[in-house]
Amino acid sequence: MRCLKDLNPKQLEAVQFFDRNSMVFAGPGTGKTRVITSRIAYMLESGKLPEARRILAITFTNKASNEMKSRVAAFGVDQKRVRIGTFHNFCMWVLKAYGDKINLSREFTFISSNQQLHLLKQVAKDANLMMKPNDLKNRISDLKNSSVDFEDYLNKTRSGTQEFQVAAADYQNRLYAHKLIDYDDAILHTATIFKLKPSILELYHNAFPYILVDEMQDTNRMQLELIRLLGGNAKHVMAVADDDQSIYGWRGALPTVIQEYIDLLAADKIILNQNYRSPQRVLDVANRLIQFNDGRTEKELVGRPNELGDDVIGRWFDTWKEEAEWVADKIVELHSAGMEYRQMIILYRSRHPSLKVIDEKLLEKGIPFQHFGKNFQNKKQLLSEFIVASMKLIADPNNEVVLSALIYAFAQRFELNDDFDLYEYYKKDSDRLTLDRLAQIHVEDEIDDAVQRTAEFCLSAKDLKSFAKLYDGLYKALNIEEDLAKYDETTRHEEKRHLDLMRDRMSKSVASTITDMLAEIELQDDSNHIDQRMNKVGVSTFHTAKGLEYKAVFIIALEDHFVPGRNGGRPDKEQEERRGLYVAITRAESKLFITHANQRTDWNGRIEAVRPSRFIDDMRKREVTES
DNA sequence: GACGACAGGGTTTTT
DNA sequence: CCCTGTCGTC
Repeated sequence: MRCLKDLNPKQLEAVQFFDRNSMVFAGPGTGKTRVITSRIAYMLESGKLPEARRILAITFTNKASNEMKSRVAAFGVDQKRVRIGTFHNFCMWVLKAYGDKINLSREFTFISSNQQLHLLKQVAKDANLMMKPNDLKNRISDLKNSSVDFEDYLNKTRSGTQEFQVAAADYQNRLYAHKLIDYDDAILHTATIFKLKPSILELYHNAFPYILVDEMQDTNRMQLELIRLLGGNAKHVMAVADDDQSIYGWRGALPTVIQEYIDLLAADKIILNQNYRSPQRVLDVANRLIQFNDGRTEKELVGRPNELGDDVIGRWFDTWKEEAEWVADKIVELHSAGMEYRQMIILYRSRHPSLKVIDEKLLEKGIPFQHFGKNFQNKKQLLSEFIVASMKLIADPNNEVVLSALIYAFAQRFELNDDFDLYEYYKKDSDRLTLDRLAQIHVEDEIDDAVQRTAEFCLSAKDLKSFAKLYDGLYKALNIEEDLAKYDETTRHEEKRHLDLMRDRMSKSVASTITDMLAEIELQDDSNHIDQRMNKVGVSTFHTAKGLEYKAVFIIALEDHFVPGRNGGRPDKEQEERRGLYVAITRAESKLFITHANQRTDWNGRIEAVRPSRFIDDMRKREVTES
């Protein structure tokens, strides 16, 4: 069969395993996406999938979901017979269909993180809770992520103070009253429906007899419960995971979830350790490092035969400046030898002031580079947020939470003092603030003007049929162009790209209502998408580089309190830190460079003596050439 | 309650 | 450095 061609024995086993639920342990570069797509193709070609049934493939990130979609398409698979999506995308779909069973409005949309913070601020204030909005948000999210359904979550909130319980309940009530859900609710509500209404779950069992889960190590307890429910008794769930690449423990994705999956679903283990990405010398370093972790599933990575590769180079410097200088020189050297800038990446554990020197040296040597992740401005997405919030108001003009979030966004945009309550200011002595009222305010300044014009547009836009026209209208009414002009070049470019992408998605959406379209759009945020067309050296954290691969990888600042990070000294955290470094190492397709310095500047710019990372000893063997 | 002086502490990020 | 939070003073 065509779809089984070129698979190694272990991959073949994974593709054709149907006796029980399974957990495929896929080390880095072992072709896990290949296995998933081949399995999908195999189920269709072999007729294993009954007519009129579909395969459900769930990923955690949009990036992984898009990747899987295009790989499956490249295989020539009939797209109609497989549903590929993120956890949230799948749950949204279920909730749009059956949310009414738990009294969730069909009209729900997702609360944005700005809106959420704003709401939590109010909620905390009303409950007399002395907690920062962000802490409250994380606390609620942690509790949800470790819960198996909504009742379980409510029970867990009882561990908090009286004030916390009040705030948490109030938060949930206000979301409910304003047809909003947060990201965690999407999963929790779905699991709750499946538990309360077994007949609905049954429909999904029928529709999707086979289930695939990607990157299970990034999954938390709440998501595991959803998978367990969807799997039912069919024993046809296959999850793919790498416990050694589990680096998101702080948001509930602990390696223990993998073991829980195996226990709960009585899953068989299949191990993929044939690596197709890195030379053996790189793999040796990775293997040696990771074996110091406890409780892992052993999967010593084996490279392609006869591809020992170059020595892994370890270089230790006196100062952070020499380190950066050396890295930059090496990049120049590789580039003159024909390696493209885009094939190289510099990796570090966390942002730290002393890493500025990397930028300086790269600039000095005329090397184009690109930072990955959100290290630019936090203003990002503020502009698109206006558009989304305004559209929600067009669809639901009486939604006060959305309205207050929009006003709050205006306050942010015009950099008003945090103490000044713009919402109260507009509300004045009336009971509640409405769009009508805002449309009639007496215009005294720039802010009034912007708010008034937006309100006016929202009220008049009901008849606009096309999403793109709505977008264009808001773009004008909100004066987006003017705001863009205020930004510096990089931010403007980023914002514009984000806005254009949003417009594009809106115009392509086949949703029948604004709210449905928005729910879709809000799940497709790829503002941190890396533009590979730009031929630039990457500069990234270990985390952001996960899943990517580069010809040359530079791992810098390998010092204690850096790798492992400041809190990583604790034994439990140390293992996750080690996995982070393992992820970094296994990005290398050809050359790997590891560096540290003896001196680095601290937050005050003062020179500080630093110690080499304890992990260097773990990796050290003849493969690391020292000097 | 408003303001300035001081101390303390700063990860990783998706949906 | 830069953003918090706290404490003292007016």
